Amino acid sequence: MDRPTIYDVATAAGVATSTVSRSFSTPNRVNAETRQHVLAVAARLGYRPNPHARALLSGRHHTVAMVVSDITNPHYFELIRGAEMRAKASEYTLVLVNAEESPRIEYDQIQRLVPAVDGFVLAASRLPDENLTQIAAQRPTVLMNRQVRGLPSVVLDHVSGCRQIVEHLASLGHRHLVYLAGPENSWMAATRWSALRHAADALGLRSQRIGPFTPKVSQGGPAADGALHSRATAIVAHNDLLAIGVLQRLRQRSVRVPEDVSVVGFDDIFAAELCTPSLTTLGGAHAEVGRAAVEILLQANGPARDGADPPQVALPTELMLRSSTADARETPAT
Amino acid sequence: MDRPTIYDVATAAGVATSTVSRSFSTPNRVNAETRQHVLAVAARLGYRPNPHARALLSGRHHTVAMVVSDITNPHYFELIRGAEMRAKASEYTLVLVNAEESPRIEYDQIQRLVPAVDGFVLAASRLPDENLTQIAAQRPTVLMNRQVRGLPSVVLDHVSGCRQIVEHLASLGHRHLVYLAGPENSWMAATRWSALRHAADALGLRSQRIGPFTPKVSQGGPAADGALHSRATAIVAHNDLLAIGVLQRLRQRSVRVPEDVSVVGFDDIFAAELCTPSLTTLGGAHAEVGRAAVEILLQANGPARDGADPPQVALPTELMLRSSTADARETPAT
DNA sequence: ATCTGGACGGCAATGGGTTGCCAACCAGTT
DNA sequence: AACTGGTTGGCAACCCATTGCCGTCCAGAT
Repeated sequence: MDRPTIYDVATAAGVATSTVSRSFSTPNRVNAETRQHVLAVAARLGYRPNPHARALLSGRHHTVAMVVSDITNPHYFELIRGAEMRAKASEYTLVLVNAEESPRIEYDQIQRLVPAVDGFVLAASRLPDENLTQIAAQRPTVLMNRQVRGLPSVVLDHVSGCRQIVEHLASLGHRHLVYLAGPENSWMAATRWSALRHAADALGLRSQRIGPFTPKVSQGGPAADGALHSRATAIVAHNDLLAIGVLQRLRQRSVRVPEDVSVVGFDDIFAAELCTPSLTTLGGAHAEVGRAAVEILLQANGPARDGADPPQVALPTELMLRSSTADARETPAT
Repeated sequence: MDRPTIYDVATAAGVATSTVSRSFSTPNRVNAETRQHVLAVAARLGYRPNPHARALLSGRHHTVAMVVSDITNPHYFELIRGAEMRAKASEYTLVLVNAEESPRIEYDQIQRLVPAVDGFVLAASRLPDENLTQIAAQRPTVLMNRQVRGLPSVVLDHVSGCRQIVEHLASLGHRHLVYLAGPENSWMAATRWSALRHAADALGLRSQRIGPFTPKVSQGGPAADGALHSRATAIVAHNDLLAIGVLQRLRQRSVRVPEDVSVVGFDDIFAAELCTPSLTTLGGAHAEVGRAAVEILLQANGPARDGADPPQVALPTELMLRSSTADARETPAT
């Protein structure tokens, strides 16, 4: 007993296949009574449309692909979660792809999926702007935590967030901060540094950047050593993983946090409030970023919004004050 | 300029579409020279096969669906990671579905995907055995952290793992443990309790179970209170999230860990070694579970392994000794 | 010179829906 | 009674790759 097709339903209901098809996809092209009858028969037979057959001609797949630059990072889980839930709510299927921090893998995977999905949400893409624009020309594309002129995007507002961080540090008497930069081709890393620097300038703090570092716990060692060498009193790490690695290294070197130096992270991952000392970090509704990105994508598949600029959403951030930041020491640790 | 089809390639190469198709899928049905030529032309045109058209007739989709009972739990992300990587290695696409702990959602989503995927990997499925068997009859299915007679599965060996836990506790002088149970329909919860009880019996420890609890941090409050009420000296929580919640509640109630009670978790999530005190927990190569499950699934699509019993893999666990377990107190805390 | 069989390429049906176009029908106008 | 326009259902082409089957060709055997 094979899965029934539209033909089986049509025969059983005594109508043409087109009527069956329209009963599902174009309800108002068919008489209400006829439709009811068809749907009843379909339900009785246990009919379910074959998504491939549907996609082949119509081009609509009811599928979106989410590409993540590094699935290892727990921060992305929240994005994935938000995206998955939003997709499911509209009966869309979410395809998950890990780019392993490699632009080449990212690009190849996307090209492979182009004919199979309705659109892409790219989380912290490592691809250059031109590639993104080109991909967006093939399929609707929404960026997460990345902005490119002319493309829709959802980001957490890091400009405001970085200002919050610097104001917080300044209010504690810090005069010199060091930013432990993320990967070279990370838009986020560039944005954070630029925002930190401007905020620091505005408030008269000295700021410097070292790195880049791969944002993992394991990189915390060299990052912490570099930060101490800079003699800054406040360390702003590219993300929480790196910050946690820094905390571990500082403890190892008997540098006290927050007494000797303050440490700030980004992302507010689950572990940030559990580590010792608990980590001051810039949080935000990450799941909401995922949700919003898919939302925009689904709208892009709907009525054309010609001319209108693509939406560039910036969601608010909030600085989670915890125990890793405190008054600046007079003399920074060495 | 639309994406080129097999027809465009055929025309450009001066052959029939069937030759083009065979150049890709049945290399030895076509002359080597012809094939080279076709591939060259295809590459020049930037041809990529349309997966839907391919799936429609051949039935092979190069896609596997992974269904997760609760995407919120960081533990699953390791499974997802492993599964994603293994799928990508074989150029398979991974579809991710969250069942939100609801058997009904889980079942519906699976049925929706049946015609679109080559098989399922189900992580900690909450469905009853009959449903799983029925699904497996429709598409190859591999279970993760769940075992059902006659179905392939990959689990961490919790029988041995629970024995390790109990032996560890016994060696510290504990005589009474309490298990904070997970969800009612969780196979894992039943397995853990059964294994703990047997190991406890064998070593002459008293064991009891309370719950069920939803395994989240927020449930740690009631769980901890119940555990204290039991007057056991050792608490074994269904997973690390619950254990972390328990630690928080115990601190709030000024019960010292590990001096007054010992706490053990399961999963060894990232946060387990960062919380205070760091958590003794049963770890294992979770990503490997995901990897192995997809591996088995892909093999199932290959040569038929008739008669042979479906593989039931049990991967080793390891007890991560940290600071939340220590010698039992003479008199348990109240 | 004829036969045999393997290698190779092409024709056309196939899978399961979707949709443009046409025809039938009906009610309401004039 | 003839005409108009809107609603509804059916026919058949279409999407794109796969594959069963057949025909051609050529080398080697007899």
